[in-house]
Amino acid sequence: MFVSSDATILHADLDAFYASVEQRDDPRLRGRPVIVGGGVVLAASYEAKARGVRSAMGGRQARQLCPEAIVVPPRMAAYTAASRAVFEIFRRTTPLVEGLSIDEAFLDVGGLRRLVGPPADIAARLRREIREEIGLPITVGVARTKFLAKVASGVAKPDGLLVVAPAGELAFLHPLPVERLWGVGPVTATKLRQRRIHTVGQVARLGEATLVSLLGAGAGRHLHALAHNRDPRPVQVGRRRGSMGAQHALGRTPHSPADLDAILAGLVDRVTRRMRAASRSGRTVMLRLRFGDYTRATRSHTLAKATADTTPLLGAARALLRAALPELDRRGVTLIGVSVGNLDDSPVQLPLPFERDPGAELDAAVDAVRDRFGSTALTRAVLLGREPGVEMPLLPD
DNA sequence: TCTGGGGTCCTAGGACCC
DNA sequence: TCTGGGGTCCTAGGACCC
Repeated sequence: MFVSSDATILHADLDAFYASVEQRDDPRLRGRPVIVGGGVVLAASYEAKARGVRSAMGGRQARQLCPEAIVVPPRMAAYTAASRAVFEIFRRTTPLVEGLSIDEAFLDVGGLRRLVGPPADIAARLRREIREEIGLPITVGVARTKFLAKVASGVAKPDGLLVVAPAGELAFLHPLPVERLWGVGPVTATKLRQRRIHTVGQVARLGEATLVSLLGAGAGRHLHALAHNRDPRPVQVGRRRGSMGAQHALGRTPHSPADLDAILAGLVDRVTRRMRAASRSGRTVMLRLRFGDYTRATRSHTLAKATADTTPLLGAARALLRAALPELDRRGVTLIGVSVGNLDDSPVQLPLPFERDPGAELDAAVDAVRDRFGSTALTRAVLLGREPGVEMPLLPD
């Protein structure tokens, strides 16, 4: 695979994305600490981050750290629209765009030097256009490899631009803490720290064999390569996801098997709806569980044939759930999730499920959830997830 | 730190096939 | 008859990312 000898890969990463959209759309929020999400922090503005608020933090703790923060509910539709607009500017800049998530992407601008200019100029213009046209701050890292471009944007945040010239790669990389390496999370960082390894440079000097014995073959070789800035992966256009899922946290209150079944049905319906909208079908149903002690487990089943039809996928999910019920009974369940993997790309033609009358099963499902949650509106929210404006799903018999 | 909702990739054992 | 080597698929778990 061709790898440019020049720094031509951009990693573009929107800053505090959800919170920035909220500040853009409501002038009263600008310059103030903003937290998106209630029970748990989905995103925090930089004013809130300065006070120690982090995403995935519990809402109560966040409010203790920053009592004057303004907490706003998430508006996923607004974030999706903003993301689409930003990605249009990405693709206007270069056709070689690889999206990583709703708010970040790699761009390869290696072929544009003669036509448009050097990568640093392209990155600066990209930032300016997104600021002017979409109204959002974005940080861009520029380097010779994907990995280093991502590290560069992480270092340059927020609202920054950082170009790592090929001659200065290791001088930039080696003083950084190991946590900056892509793939080093809490577990790996702890293992390294126990060996008094704190910087990327120390990892680089360790030798591959030592890293492999410490972290296993895959992670060891991966880390060794990254510490020497070896990353041959090209920017890939049109990558499609390999699985689609939905999950629902339950809290600590006990749930009857009927409750769980109703929630499961809602989750499967949501996932298959999205699969049909994306023309994807899948073969492997995975049931994801979290227990009372917050340990996790998965159970999966693979069908003979890929489908996006609710009936067979829900049937498989139900069988997995039934088999797990005794364990859930013993340990308690705090989260239930379903995902469908082994997705293939074949277009899906299915009769619309909306034409059917609501069956007795749906009524039973609604009743079970309503008993638990009280209001019909909340029941709909539970069964539908959080997608607003979606009609009540009609579940198969 | 008492914890959402979406994903990716890797490892490893067992079944099964040639 | 007591035993090779290699490959793929399925299942489950774990670490990590945003």
